[in-house]
Amino acid sequence: MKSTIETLISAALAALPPDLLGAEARATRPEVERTRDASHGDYASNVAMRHAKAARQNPRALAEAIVHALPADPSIARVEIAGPGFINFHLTAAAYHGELGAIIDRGAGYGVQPAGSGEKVLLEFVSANPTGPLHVGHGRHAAYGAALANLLTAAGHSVHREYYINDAGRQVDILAVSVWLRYLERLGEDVPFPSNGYKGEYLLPIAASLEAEASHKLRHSAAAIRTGLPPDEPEGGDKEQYVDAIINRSRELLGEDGFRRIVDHALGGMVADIRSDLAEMGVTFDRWFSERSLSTNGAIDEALRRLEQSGHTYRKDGALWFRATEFGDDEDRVVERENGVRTYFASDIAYHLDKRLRGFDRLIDVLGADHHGYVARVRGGLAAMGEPPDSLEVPLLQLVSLYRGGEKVAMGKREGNFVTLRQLRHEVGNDACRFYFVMRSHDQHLDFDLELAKSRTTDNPVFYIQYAHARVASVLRQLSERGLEHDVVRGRASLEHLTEPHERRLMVAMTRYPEVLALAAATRAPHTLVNYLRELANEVHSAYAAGNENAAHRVIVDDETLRDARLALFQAARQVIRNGLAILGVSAPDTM
RNA sequence: GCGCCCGUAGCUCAGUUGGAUAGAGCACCGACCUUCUAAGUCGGUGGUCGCAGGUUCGAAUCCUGCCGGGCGCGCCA
Repeated sequence: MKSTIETLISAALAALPPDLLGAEARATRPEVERTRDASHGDYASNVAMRHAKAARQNPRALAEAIVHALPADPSIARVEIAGPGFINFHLTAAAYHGELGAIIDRGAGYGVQPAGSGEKVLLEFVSANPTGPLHVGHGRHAAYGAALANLLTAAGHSVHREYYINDAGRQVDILAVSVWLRYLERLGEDVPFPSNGYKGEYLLPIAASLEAEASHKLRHSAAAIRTGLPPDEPEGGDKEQYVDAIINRSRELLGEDGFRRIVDHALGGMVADIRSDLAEMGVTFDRWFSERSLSTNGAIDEALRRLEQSGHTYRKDGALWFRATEFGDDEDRVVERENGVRTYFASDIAYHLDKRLRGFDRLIDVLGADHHGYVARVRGGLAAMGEPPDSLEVPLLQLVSLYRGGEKVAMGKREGNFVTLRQLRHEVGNDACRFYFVMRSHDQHLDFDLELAKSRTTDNPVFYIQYAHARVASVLRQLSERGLEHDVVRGRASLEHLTEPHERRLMVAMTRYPEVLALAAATRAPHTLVNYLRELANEVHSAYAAGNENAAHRVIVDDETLRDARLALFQAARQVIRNGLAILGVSAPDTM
């Protein structure tokens, strides 16, 4: 509907004499938006005000000329000039009826742009370290990323979802040692657990499966492990030195192959846990990308080669530095240490180069707000390697706080009472989880109230929207219980019977859906869709409740044509709610 | 100190990339059940859009400077 207006205005602009309007003004796409106030019609455009200055015209006079040049169209009832020079379009009822028909025809595809009409997008999200279970904060990333992927797909982009597994570096060695020590514990070997190890119970089943798989083959005596180790922190030593010493000892005793076997087992266990956690939440990925693979397949070599060739590196103190300051970073960054080991940053730029080389136009990394410092750096890396830095886009998600009925839930790994994503999902359910995590703008700190998320009242927006869907389903059940049927063809042919103001408002609300979808995708803002669905649900409830005030306004009335028309209206509304909830990853139940 | 984000009703937040008289939900006051699910609907009270300048036909929105809050500034990952 919006594009119809845009086309009409463009045609009008093209028809104006050149001395009245320059070529530039003709070429720009006219801005058209829904009106806030119904008295201003359905759509409004500010083109006249936009171009008044360049055209040396009074905005209202220019608007006059534009309106005069507008081609006739059956969807336009009348056009008015208002205020400082707005052009207001009042649509005909037929225009809405046509759109309502489109909703019924296209069903789940309503509002969706043709696949492949947009960009090739690589969307990376969650990418939590595989050293512990996902917690509540990761839940926001999962819900946001999954909803954004759906939004972008609906907007016609081709979206590839990726999880970057940090399976390289010291943390992985610590993970492996932690699992090994739990394994040895099971076999009765008494080795004190490093204070810097991963102490969580989630490693116990992984240690158990290691025992089941390897039996005693990876066993070494406690004495052999402990002999000659420096003191751990509780004994007055340094916990970092201690854990490094025990990693080295493990390598000596197990050999590189044995140690690698434990690393792989531990990582495999953790990644499997994370993957199933996300899958239960309805969040899946097209690829789980291994950081380690970047060093084994030469991707890092290639990235560093590009940096050096383009002259953006130098040697200092034996290390290889990237001139990040040339690309707006605060300081230069080391990419290869004196000992030849590449830094995490080197993997990062290699990973992003790899994404580009795989042919993606747009790289979107969903990151926590605490990673913002990293954005300029990676962009700089891309630029230095000859890739467009703007191809990388990074929505930064703010923190999540949990509340239980107004009381803030203390969270912190130190207190040992941090809430896992699994616990949260089991307590409030997947629907509330998915919904609440995307309810607020991503750059807004999120307060997640557990009690509210569980409540089955109108304060709870997820129930409010689902209830609107269920109510329509209930009407359809009533219909068949009364032995009646919905004649779809007659309904579609009788839409002109929908003359009540609340029916009109409902049609207006549901036909906004494609515009909201496009906006939400373009601004990477699923919460826009959430707010819209709440408004649409309100119109559904309102139209439904009109039947309580006055039985003549019910859907199921004796007049068959009117009944079928109203059934078409409510069916369409239900379809749009269902489509919107699907994007968010929330179910649309028929009964509640 | 530098960088990023935020500041809108008593509370939690929207605000269609600069539009017309700034909106929801909660809370508070009131109206509507012989009901297609009242798990709902409708109305009312409530604002110096942090402050001060600037840009222009027009600013909550863009720019500058302050004030307040959050986060980040490793040859860790």
